[in-house]
Amino acid sequence: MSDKPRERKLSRYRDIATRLQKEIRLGKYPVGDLLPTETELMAHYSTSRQTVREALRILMDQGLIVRRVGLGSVIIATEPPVLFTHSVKSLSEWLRYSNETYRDVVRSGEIVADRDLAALLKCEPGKQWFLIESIRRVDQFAAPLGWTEIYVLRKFAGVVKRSDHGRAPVHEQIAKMFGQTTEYAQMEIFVRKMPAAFAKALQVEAGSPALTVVRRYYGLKEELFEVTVTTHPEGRYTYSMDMQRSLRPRV
Amino acid sequence: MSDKPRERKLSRYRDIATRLQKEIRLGKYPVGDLLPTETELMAHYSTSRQTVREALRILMDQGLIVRRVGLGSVIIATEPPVLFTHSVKSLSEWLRYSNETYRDVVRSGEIVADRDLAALLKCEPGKQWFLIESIRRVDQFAAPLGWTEIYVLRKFAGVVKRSDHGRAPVHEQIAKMFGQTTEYAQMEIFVRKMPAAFAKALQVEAGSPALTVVRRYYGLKEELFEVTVTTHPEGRYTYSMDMQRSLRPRV
DNA sequence: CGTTCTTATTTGTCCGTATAAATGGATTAA
DNA sequence: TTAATCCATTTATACGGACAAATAAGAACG
Repeated sequence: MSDKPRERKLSRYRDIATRLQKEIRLGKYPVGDLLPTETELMAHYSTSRQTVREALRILMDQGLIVRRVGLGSVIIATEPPVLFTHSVKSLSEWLRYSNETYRDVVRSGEIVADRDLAALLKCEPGKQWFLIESIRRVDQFAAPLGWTEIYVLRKFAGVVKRSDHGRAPVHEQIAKMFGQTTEYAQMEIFVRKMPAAFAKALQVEAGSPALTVVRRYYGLKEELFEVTVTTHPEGRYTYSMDMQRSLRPRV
Repeated sequence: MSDKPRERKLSRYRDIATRLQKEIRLGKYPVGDLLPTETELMAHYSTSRQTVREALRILMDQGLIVRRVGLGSVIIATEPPVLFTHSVKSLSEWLRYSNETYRDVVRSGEIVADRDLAALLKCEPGKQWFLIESIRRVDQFAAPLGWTEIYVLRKFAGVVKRSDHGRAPVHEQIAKMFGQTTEYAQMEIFVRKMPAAFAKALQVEAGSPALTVVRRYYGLKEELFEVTVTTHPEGRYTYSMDMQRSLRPRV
């Protein structure tokens, strides 16, 4: 019969949430103030506590209030904060290599961080690392994409023996083998002259423009457990990132 | 007296949520299957529906299930999808310049995108832009940080007349003057040889390593309305970004 | 004046119940 | 066979009540 006009009848708690949002936006409750208590809202809207709490949960999800036992609902913002978010499902997505690339291990072994290396890795000098050096390629004929130095804690040196070693990101391999999870990560991108040590392998001249990307992986208790340094010749790598405007980043 | 041993007694619904998470992770309920109904869980855990629903809300928030009326709780993942998020409150934070820097406008005027420029900006050739060229500095004595080309739609050319022109990001000025909001943004970073056109102004040699950052700002309907291209000599700029592991991105 | 204790307030957790709305499958009708 | 209808199931919404835990403010104490 009818074309389902979508009456869009709001549920009671959504309605209350909307009204409260409006009041907050219009300044009735400034930041730092308290919203009326659940009991007061129950009386004001002639509704049950359940309904009021559902409404307040919405405001909480939007980041407008925080609720604390014994205190009340504190206004922390008058507008849902607009964020630009860049989120990835894994850090390997973050590293925008396609799955077509792989690493050819050149050599590996232990190394002690001297002054310069410590500065690059942001670790204390004298720290002992296990270093894996490899060349990142699309295929064995094309010019390599870049030179990769992977520094991992010595206790994780076993990752080089994994069958998927050259394919999967090392921090994921460490997670699988040792249960070490990445809680925090940091990236730096800068330009420098191509170091002579990599120039020949990358088929460019030493001193030519090079893009260097440093990624630091931290576990629990902010323990730095892996650092990768990749160096790309001109024209072989572009870092790109998209950001979306969003009120609430979602999975 | 006691050192507050933090008994950490889990609330009933959190306990149930944890148990269900474990069962899901161990494969008792594969992706696509249904979790037991609320009624079944009430019976199984000898608890109320309220408590069961609170537990299921947690799983929902973690992205493990979706719940649908008349159907049930569908498993959509066996592990909480781990996200790494990088969120900023504004795009000017994204551009990691300190507030101490400013732009010195060198010249501005209209320009039509030729083939090369269109490729760089990712717009159609022949598109008309208003170009503002400037030098980014910390102070007038130190070597400049970089060269900035700002391409805006011709209708936004008026931004150069703003009093805060050299200080605030242009896309923010456009937002204030014209109400154009940024819904989506994109960034690319690559290395190239320093173009001769900027070399002298930046006090480096043409052909020396240069870091180029292209930022594209899109409004509603995916309309590209501003592109900035900044070119930095070696050692004067490092792009850095932090990412947090988070189940649910928060403000 | 400062400290400890008490108390009222407020949200967190949990229980019971009822009705509405959406879904999928079975049933019926064309 | 196909389309429409009915129905049991399931979650969404909403009501009622109770006690626990955290907080702030006042009271009592030194």
